[in-house]
Amino acid sequence: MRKKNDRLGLQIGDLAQQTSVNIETIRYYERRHLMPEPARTPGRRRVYDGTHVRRLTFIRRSRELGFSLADVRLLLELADKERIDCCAMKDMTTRHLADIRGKIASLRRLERALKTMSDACNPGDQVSCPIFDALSAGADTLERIALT
Amino acid sequence: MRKKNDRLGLQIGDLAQQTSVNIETIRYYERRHLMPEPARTPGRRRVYDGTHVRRLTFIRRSRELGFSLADVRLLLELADKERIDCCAMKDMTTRHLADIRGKIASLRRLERALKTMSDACNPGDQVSCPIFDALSAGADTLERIALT
DNA sequence: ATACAATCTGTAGCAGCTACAGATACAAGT
DNA sequence: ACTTGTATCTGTAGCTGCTACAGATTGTAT
Repeated sequence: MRKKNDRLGLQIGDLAQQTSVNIETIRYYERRHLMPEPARTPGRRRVYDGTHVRRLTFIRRSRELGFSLADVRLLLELADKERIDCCAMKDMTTRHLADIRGKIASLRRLERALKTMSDACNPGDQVSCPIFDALSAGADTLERIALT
Repeated sequence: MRKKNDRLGLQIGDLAQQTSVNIETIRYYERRHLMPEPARTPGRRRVYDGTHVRRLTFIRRSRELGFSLADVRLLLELADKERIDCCAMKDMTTRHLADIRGKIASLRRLERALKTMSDACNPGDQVSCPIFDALSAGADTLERIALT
């Protein structure tokens, strides 16, 4: 009988620990075909090795950098080629970068609108609530506020 | 018989148009109790009036400013008081503002990491792909990249 | 033998919509 | 009266990216 310390591969819990990815998430990635179906023990438990650790690490990093799972799938394909397709990877990265910058820009617009609204509100000396007014107002009003 | 132009209220399509909110979304808000159940025609069609237009506009503005539906629900409650609770509204706004700023900060970290990765990649003169390396690397490496 | 941990599958939930399908309702034209 | 065409109705399923169960096994230690 085999003991835990002379086993041949990693169980899902070990993989989870080594990569800091949730067990449920690992199984989820398998269902979504981001991770391959691993070997199994006779008792149908998943058995992983170093290739899985590397692949899952790659996935986690990509996710941390904000890539969607669809993008991660593409990146994995590019990385899996015999000659890694560096150009395409760079392309995806710059595209994603542009996307992030767009999000930053729109969050900054939000930030300004919220700050303006908040600053306009000095509870106590007002009869009406400027925040309420802003939220009730038509688009033009809000834009006026946002552009102040 | 009543013609379309002498009707007493708005149908859901009219409300959608006036507020630029999708019909399906209006019904969704009703299910989530953000919008009240409206009156109905004998044929069970929803009938709206000015109060609905104002409420839905308020919801839309709030959503555009990034408030969650849960927050919108709270804001609506505050706005519905006989004396609008301006302090609480300001409180929620500043809280939300802090949230947005947090998001901006974390997107900026992403931005820098992506830019660094992208800049490191000059396809052609490289043997390995720096983007691949970064995505494969452990957390420390990525942080080193991000902090460059 | 028994307790306990780890894993298994399958399903449902979260936000915030959006998109159907199939059934009615209603206004207008002939 | 009949047909056409649009608007609306309900109910359900899909999207992203997980996360959280329940209830059944498996594996290990005592």
